[in-house]
Amino acid sequence: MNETAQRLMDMAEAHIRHAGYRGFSFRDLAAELGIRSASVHHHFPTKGTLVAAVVRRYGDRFLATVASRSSETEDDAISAYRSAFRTALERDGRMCLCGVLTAETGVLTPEVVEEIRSFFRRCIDDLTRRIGGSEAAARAYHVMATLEGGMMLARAYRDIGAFDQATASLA
Amino acid sequence: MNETAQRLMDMAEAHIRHAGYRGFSFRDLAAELGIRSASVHHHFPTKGTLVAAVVRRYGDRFLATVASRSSETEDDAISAYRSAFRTALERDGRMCLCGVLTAETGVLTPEVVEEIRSFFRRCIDDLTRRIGGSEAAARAYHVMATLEGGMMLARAYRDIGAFDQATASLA
DNA sequence: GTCTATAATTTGATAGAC
DNA sequence: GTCTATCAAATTATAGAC
Repeated sequence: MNETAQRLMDMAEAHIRHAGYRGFSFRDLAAELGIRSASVHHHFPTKGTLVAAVVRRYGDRFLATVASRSSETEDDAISAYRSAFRTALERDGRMCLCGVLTAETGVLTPEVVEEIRSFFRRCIDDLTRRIGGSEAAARAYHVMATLEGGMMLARAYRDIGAFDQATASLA
Repeated sequence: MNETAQRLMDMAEAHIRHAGYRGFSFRDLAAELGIRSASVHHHFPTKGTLVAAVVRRYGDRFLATVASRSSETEDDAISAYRSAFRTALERDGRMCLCGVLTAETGVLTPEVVEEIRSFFRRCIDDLTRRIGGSEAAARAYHVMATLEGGMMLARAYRDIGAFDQATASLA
């Protein structure tokens, strides 16, 4: 995976989080990079291949971030998830990449759909393990749902205060 | 607003909840109804006009449903919201129309964006009023976020059990 | 209210030269 | 790895006849 491919993935991720899967074309990416759309196809044969790779990388990075920012205790884990999502929201009003893509499930390729499911499963499994106890799974689902919905509300209101209010009771 | 316009709105809503704002074209709607796309433009001049009307009607119907299914008490209101969303999820795996559209904010017309914001505001204001007390607003944001995120998880997992787990602690 | 016809643009993807 | 050139299809929208 060379630098051009990395840049293409960066741009694709930004576009998706702004306007969804169909919020950009290969020509858009090519123009931003100063090349032609046929060259983009050299790095990623299809749009589905590109987006699946973007989702996988997003999940790897996200889980590494929350792991580095928290110990193994429950409150730390929830706070780490909350602040990781809040940072992107604060910086450019973006919600979770996978939250955005889930809305377009009906037109995504099977490989992209599977990568999205994998992201949520990895997060909820990680949270469940860290929370522990008999209600751990239900709490993990609750935390993840509230964070995703909180980002959605903040975006609709154009106000990060909506995220803060929605998630204040979590940790 | 005649019957053809109503049907066009029904079809548009179903398409959006399946694949987003760009998940259908005027030609798709026309073909389903056995007419031509130019005739769809007679009822709704632009796609933005159509979708704004669909969102407005969705909000009116949703608020009427939760009002009819609950008294003025707090637990009743939260349960009514929860079961109203759960019904559509159970029937055809669809999440909230406005939750879907929020993901595509970047390509929506201003009138559609404003209708979406209006939907969330109406819901949260209604919940806040019914919950009452000093923490009412924060609780209303929390409930709405958890329900929206719960629908998102259920869709990603293709399992309504995810919604149930995420929202079990609400009411 | 519906039609035919069409404009103007964009899209994902491919073939093959350099 | 990047290019030119191109394809086949789809999109939103409009003009004007019936």
